[in-house]
Amino acid sequence: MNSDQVVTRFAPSPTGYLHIGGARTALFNWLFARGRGGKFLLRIEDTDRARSTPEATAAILKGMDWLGLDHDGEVISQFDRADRHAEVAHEMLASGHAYKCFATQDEIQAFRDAAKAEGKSTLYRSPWRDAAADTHPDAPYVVRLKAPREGATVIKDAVQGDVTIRNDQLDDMICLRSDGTPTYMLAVVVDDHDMGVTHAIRGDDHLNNAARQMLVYQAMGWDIPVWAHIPLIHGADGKKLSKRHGALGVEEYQALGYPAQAMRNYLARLGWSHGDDEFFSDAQALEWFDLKGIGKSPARFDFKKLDNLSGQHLSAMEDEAVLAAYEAFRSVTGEDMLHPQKRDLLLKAMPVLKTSAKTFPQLTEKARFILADRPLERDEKAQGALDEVSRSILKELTPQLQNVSWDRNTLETVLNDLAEAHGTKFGKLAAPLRAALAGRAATPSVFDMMLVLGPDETIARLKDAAT
RNA sequence: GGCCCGUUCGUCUAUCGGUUAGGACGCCAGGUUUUCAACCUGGAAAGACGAGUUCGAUUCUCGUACGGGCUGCCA
Repeated sequence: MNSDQVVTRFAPSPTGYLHIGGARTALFNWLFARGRGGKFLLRIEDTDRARSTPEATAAILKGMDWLGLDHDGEVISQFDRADRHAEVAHEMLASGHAYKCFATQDEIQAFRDAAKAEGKSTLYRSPWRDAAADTHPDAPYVVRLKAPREGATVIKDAVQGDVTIRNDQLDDMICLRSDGTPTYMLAVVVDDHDMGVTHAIRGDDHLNNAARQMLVYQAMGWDIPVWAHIPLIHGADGKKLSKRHGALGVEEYQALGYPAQAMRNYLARLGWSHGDDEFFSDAQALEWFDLKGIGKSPARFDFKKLDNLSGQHLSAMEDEAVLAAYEAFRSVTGEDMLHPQKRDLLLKAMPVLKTSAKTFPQLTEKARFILADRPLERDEKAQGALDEVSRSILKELTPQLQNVSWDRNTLETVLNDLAEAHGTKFGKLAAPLRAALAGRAATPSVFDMMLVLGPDETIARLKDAAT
């Protein structure tokens, strides 16, 4: 095994869906590891039994899967490793780096309330820190880390630079709860160490915690991984991302009809940059991604830009790939499976469809002339285009199309000639043709539709509209 | 309250002391056109504020303001 190998991890807590901010954190870790031939691990931080649910774990896995963020090895449950965490806590107890604290939660709460009321620091100083063992009562206790009170702790962060926190700001964090279960603060350190994590890219809500976690590394004599604390994503109003901003879970973006590679591109670009590159492939992201390019300030989520990127990716994707992703989208949103025949037509029309749609719902709209069956339901605008005059022209057109060779040039000639015969331009004919072929006023090019539909279906639809 | 972090066009960002402060999305105008979209051309649009260091600050330092985070026997 190569000791230089990069190992990253994504460590969400299973209390809900995969949050969009979490997805970006996962993406950064994935890009960093995969781009360097390293490993990307997944650990579920489920030590809070009251809030963790298997449904949430499943939702996170699903979200990761959709985003294409594959992890190495088994999914690790932090809760399953509780014994190991306790073992480390007891080691620190034995080595004098930790101590038993018998203060009850009520006592501590009372202290905090009083401190707050007086406007004083709410940092709790346990009276048990230096208590002799023979004074210990026979009562439940928590294991606290004995943090230094002098000097300062410097967090070396790959994004934030050196962050110095005075030790008198640190409390003696709890490692083991009074019921013997480990806290996140301890577990995260033990797990990262045991899993061989070399780089931990995580939200900057953990930046302050890093100082206390560092003490555990020091107490155990372990190497500290490279930390990179990335700023959180904010909503469009600059406030913390919350439910009122709409889409929060990645599965919502899937349901909104964004292809996964567009999501990866957009998310990567949110808070990270590689010069002026905006639109890029996964291969390029993998090659370019580094910690240096990560910005320090929080970014806001912008759907307009996502839309644009999404459109560019759709255009650049292979026809089959777009179709496959589109089918997955349809199944997620509960739409019918595509009939093989319609699938073929969609594939045939894909070069046109994919370049004019930004999202899958838009693609559905553009593909309406394929998806809808005769007799077509027409909206008001389409119906309006089929006035008396137009219908008579369509009636005149049908026989002319009967035996022509079905290619673009011929069709253009026929329609242009017809328009000329009526002393008008083709543009005038286009509206009723759209209405006849798609039942809508906004559609792909008339010729594109005719070519995809073929002569029989085209003529049948024209006849439907003419009567 | 204490501590920590952040602040360049509306948004995402580039800039490693010297630039007409660049790009992208969006927006506006024009063009193309067979509707919508797409596409092409052009345009408006930014260094939070105040000091200091320097020949010279968006860039370095300090302060202020604003925003965010932490301050849990949550993660």
